[in-house]
Order: sequence, then C-alpha cells, then structure tokens
Amino acid sequence: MARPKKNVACMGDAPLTKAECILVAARQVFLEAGYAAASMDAVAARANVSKATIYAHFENKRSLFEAVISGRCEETFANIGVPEDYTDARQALTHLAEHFLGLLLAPEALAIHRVVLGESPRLPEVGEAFYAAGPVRAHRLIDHLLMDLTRRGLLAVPDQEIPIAGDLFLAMLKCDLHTRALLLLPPSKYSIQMIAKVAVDMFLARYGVKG
Amino acid sequence: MARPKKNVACMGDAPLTKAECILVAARQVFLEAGYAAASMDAVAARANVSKATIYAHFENKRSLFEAVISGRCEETFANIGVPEDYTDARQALTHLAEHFLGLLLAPEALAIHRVVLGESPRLPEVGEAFYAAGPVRAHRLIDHLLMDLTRRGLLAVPDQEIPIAGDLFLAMLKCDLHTRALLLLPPSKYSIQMIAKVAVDMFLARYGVKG
DNA sequence: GTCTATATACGGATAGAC
DNA sequence: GTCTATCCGTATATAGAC
Repeated sequence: MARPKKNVACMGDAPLTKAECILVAARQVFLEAGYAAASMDAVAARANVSKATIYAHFENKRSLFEAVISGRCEETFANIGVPEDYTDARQALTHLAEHFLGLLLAPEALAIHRVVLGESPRLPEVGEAFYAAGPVRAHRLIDHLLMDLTRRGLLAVPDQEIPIAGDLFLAMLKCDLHTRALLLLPPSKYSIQMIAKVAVDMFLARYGVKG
Repeated sequence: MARPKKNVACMGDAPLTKAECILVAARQVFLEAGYAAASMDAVAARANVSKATIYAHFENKRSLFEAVISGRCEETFANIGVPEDYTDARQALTHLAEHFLGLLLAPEALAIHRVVLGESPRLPEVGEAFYAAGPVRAHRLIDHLLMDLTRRGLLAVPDQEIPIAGDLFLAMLKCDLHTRALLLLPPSKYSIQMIAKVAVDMFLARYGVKG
C-alpha cells in the first residue's frame, strides 16, 4: 500500500503518510545537526510520532539517514535543466552557468553537501548516491551541451577533450563563492552573474570559434 | 613553561609534552570519526593519558577540537610555496598548479576539509580559521603571481580582474578530482598533470600574451 | 598535574499493551 | 502500526586522592 494513513499534524496541500512525515522531520534534523549529533528523539518529536513508530518504518538510524539523503539528492538536483536551441555559445554557456550556480548555492543543497562530505568516510554509499545524483548528472549535461554546440559549429572542443573541458568549466563556476557559502561565511563581492561572465569568457577564449 | 614534562609513550625524535600528545591523539580521533562521534575516552586512550588529564589542559571537547583544527590548518597549508624567477608564464602557472593540487589531495588535508565543512554550521570559528589558513593564503599567492607575471610582461591580466582570474584558476584545478577525493571515490582517469595542463591552456588562452 | 572512580545525562533500540 | 515505558551502553565532565 502506497499511502496507508494520513497524519493530521503533517497535512498540507498533499497529505503525508507517517513515513513521509518521518522523512521530512529527519531531513530537517539531520541537515541541521549533522548525522552523529542528530537524535532519534529529536526526529520523533519533530514528526509528532513516537520513536517506536520510526523503528517500525526504518531499520535504524543509519538507514533512515540514507533514505533521507538519497531521496533529497534526487529532488534537489533533478532540476538541472538543459538549454535548448541556442544559436550562440556564449548565451548557452551563460544560461547553464547561472542556473547551475543557483542550484549549488541553495541553502538546502549546501546543507546536503556539508553533511554528505562530513560523513562520507563512515557512509560511503551515501557519498556515492550524492555523487551520482549531483556531479554525474551535471557532467552529463555539460558534456552534452559542449558536444551539441561543437557539432553545430558554434564551439570548437576536440571530442576527446569534452569531458575534461566540461569538468573545468563547472569547476570554475564554484570558485570561492561556493567555498564561502559552504563555510557559511559572508558572500564575497562577486555575484553569480559576474562569475559566470568571466568563466564563459575564459572558456570561449580557449574553445570558442573565431567570429 | 613551554615544555613542562615529557611523556615516554609519545617520545619520538622530538619529545612531546602531555598537551602535545593529547593534541596529536585528538587530531587522529577527530579526523577519523568526525567531531560529534569522537569521544574523549578515545582521545585519552590514544594519548595514553586519563580523561581528567585532558580536561586539565583543555576546557572541554569543543575547545580541544578548535585547538586541533586551527593548529592543523596552519601546518597543512603552510607549505604552499611561491614559484620564483620564472621567465615563462606557462611554467610558473603549471608549477603552482601541480603543487597546489598535491597539497589539496593529501589525505590529511582532505580529512580536515571534510570535518570542517561538516561542522561549520555549529562551529563557525573553525570554519573561519580554515578559510584563513587555506583559501585566503592560496588566493594571496596566485594573486601575487599573476600580478608579478603581468608586470613583467609575461601575462596580460587586467589589474581589476586579477582576484577573480586567480580565483577561477584555482577553482579549475580542483574540478572533479577534488570532489571524488573528498567523497573517497576511486580517482578519475585524469592525473594532476593532465588537469594542470588543460587548466593552464585555458587560462593562457584568455590571459596569455601573444607569442 | 595526573590518576581512579563516579555523577549525571542522553542516545539507540526494544518490549509489550492496544 | 502506534503508543508508553524502559533497558543498557556510552558520553561529557568532575570529585577527590596522591
């Protein structure tokens, strides 16, 4: 059964099952406190259920955490969009850059990033799920775009070089902006638009077609 | 007094005080287990002292952790070297790139990175110390190099653009290599040398002087 | 300063009623 | 499936002897 019961305390526009309430509460607690410092009591309290109910739905703390993180990775990074039908490489790259950076700097994406990195030595499967849902997807996207632009004569990236060129392009976007955001330091003076522009300039200087 | 007592169990080439033994042990425990999951018992056991001794030297777990991390950030990132007297921009940038990447991928640097990011929401001072010891230092270095190369006519980075150009250059170097290393995934097919070469190519395409 | 022993609390997980 | 109540290990931190 997919939705066995409703829980009044968790009802919004779409009523949630108990298991869903627990997942929502667990997500908040884990992302705020980190895995080790999060307690099942805190999750139970925030979900308005008893601890025993949590253990009826999830085997233990670890598997609850894994369910939260892999589910949330998917949702958070599902929205990476593909630019379509651009006639200009600069426009396409800039669009992807700004979109990508916006996703990366969203508070919840940052929180997931922190907790996954922090726990990856103890929970390698969580690290793998994160990597598959985020970086792998992003790299597929940029590779596809670079290949398409090159095929249409708007860009000149050698076939063999596409993966590494795409990798460096995405890496440039993160830069100090991402580091500072992860550390919760006040943002630097450079905006997303500014970073995207300078990164695209550098990329096109190397791989652009002479116009 | 700087070195009040020696501890036989910790003696190596340079004898360590009890406080130093505790710091060494704490570093290992914190970097392996993470802050929350690390226990003062484990630190005491590894340092061959009693828990009470730890509390005689450090106020509590948190301040012990802060002492470990800020001290270790300094040591780990102190070795960022400045290339000197290069007559070729490519050579200077490649040298810095490979050196920088080597430091970043050292297992202990990665472990510090993980635990600092994971705990930064609860311990902002630790995040700040890390940022000052690592990224700030690296950016000062690359900025200085770019300025010098430009002044000597070997590079053409506009003055105002130096900080952001340096930022993007360092960011390129990390790329997927760093992400995978942080997540403890098997390394990708691209070597440090390969990444450095392609990054320098891209940087020079934009900011190199016509030769 | 350093130890042993302990106070005190909390966390993960379960028993058993309903 | 859900609850209340509880077991039991472990964690931070301290007391008090030496």
